[in-house]
Amino acid sequence: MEYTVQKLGQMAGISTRTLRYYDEIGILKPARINSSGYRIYSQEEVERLQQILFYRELGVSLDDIRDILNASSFDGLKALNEHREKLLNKRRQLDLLIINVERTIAEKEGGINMTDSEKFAGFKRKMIDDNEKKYGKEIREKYGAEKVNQSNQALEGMTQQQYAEWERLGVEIMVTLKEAFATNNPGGELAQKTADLHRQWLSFTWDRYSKEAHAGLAQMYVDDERFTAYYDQAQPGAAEFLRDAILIYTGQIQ
Amino acid sequence: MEYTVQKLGQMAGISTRTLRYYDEIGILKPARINSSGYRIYSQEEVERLQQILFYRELGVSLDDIRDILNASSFDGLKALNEHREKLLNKRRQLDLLIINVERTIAEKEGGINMTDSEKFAGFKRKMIDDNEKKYGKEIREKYGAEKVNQSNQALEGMTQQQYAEWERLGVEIMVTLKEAFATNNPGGELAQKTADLHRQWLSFTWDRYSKEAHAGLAQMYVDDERFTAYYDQAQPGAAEFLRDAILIYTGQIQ
DNA sequence: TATTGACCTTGACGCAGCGTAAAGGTTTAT
DNA sequence: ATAAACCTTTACGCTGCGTCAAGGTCAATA
Repeated sequence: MEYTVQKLGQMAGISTRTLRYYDEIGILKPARINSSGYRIYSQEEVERLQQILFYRELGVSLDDIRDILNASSFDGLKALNEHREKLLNKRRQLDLLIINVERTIAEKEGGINMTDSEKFAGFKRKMIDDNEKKYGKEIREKYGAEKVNQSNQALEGMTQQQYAEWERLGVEIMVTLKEAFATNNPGGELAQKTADLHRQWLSFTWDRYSKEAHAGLAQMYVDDERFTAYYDQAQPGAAEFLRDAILIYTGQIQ
Repeated sequence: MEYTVQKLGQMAGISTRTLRYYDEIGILKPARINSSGYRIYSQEEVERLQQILFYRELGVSLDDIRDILNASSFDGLKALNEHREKLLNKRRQLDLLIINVERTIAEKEGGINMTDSEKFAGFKRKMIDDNEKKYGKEIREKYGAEKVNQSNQALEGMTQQQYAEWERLGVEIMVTLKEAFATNNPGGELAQKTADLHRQWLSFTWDRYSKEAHAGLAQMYVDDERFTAYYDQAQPGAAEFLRDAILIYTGQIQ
């Protein structure tokens, strides 16, 4: 079976311009040129094109694709698995972006609330009060009143931007936690990244970070069912998983 | 507090070139120009820059960012929603790709079965026979024996790769059709994408594409209940919807 | 005071990966 | 014969800057 530019383009879902460009940069040359100067592709080129498009989807540059395809001795399966990993990463990124955009939309739709600094301050205060009601007493008992006050003060002192960033981090933790949980390996890369995000998140309200306090908080996430419930939103068992990840992260266990 | 390009750039973690570019395209103009022609930024611009970088992180184009920041919050909302749509599209694409990669991996891992060309050939032949039994007579009457033979020959000539791709496209059409149907707008973006996928799918077996033949086939999908039943798998009424989308796509109706 | 060296300016070219004409030739169906 | 669908090359345009080039300005130092 032989194909002209358009046929091949239609099959592959790309423009003829793209095919001409690929010819031009030498990444996909037609099998032959017919007497009228038309580009004629055959089976071999179809398969090469499929490979090209496959890598292109992954965001690999055409230059790199050429290298990959020319370095003929590549183990197909291994390469495929690596690509799958990359794709999953990309999707994680995308999910984060979508969540952020949706949150921004929600904020805007919420009206002037979020951009009105007074109302914003009010919103923060409400959150602090809620926190106080929910966890205040026990946390004060466990961590001392000073630390809690510090946290609340930090919240109050945040600009809207900082607050948004803080909240965004919280969402990112949930998303990453969910993915990390699926790996079932609290010492793994994703889980450790989650723990690191969690540290970042804490740093917004903690005056000073210490591994011990971090580990202690993680344990509390498991001991206190309200915290457990919060993190188990990601997946049942996620709070425990997060604790383990943090214990490893802080070097409490190896 | 006032800042020159370099100071502001350092604060925000961007290059001075970027700041000059933002000035050039009018997305972030300095508060004033001093007597030597230096750009001087003040607090207001710092905040605007933070906003810009925030949206940029989300992957919004600078043009759209300008709209978001300049226009009333309503227009900004619209832009954000559009951006969200784009992201969702991207994710749909990604998901399809991941499925494909996983299928490819599974096939490769599944061993020789799927790559056994004889079995594959037998499978294709069976499909052609089935097609023949199901639709052969009437299609021959309507479209002429030649076209049908051509189609069958094309099928026979496909490599396993092509066939897999062809099948994949078929699945993608069903998925997209279902989504498009929900919009209830055959002229909409998703429906038109479905029609385009359908064109791609046809191109695998059609020697030559023409809008008229495409439109004719679409009409047949509605006229022939066996085809209708097939596409109505997606949703009852989907065949009709697909016909309308294709009629618009081919310019038969506007 | 003259000279560095770190700033600042505008202008212009380059990059990837094509889209989109423009201006023309070819093939096929009717 | 004509139209419609194809094909060709050439060439400019788009984003979001990076990267010279060719200068002017400012503060510190020799």
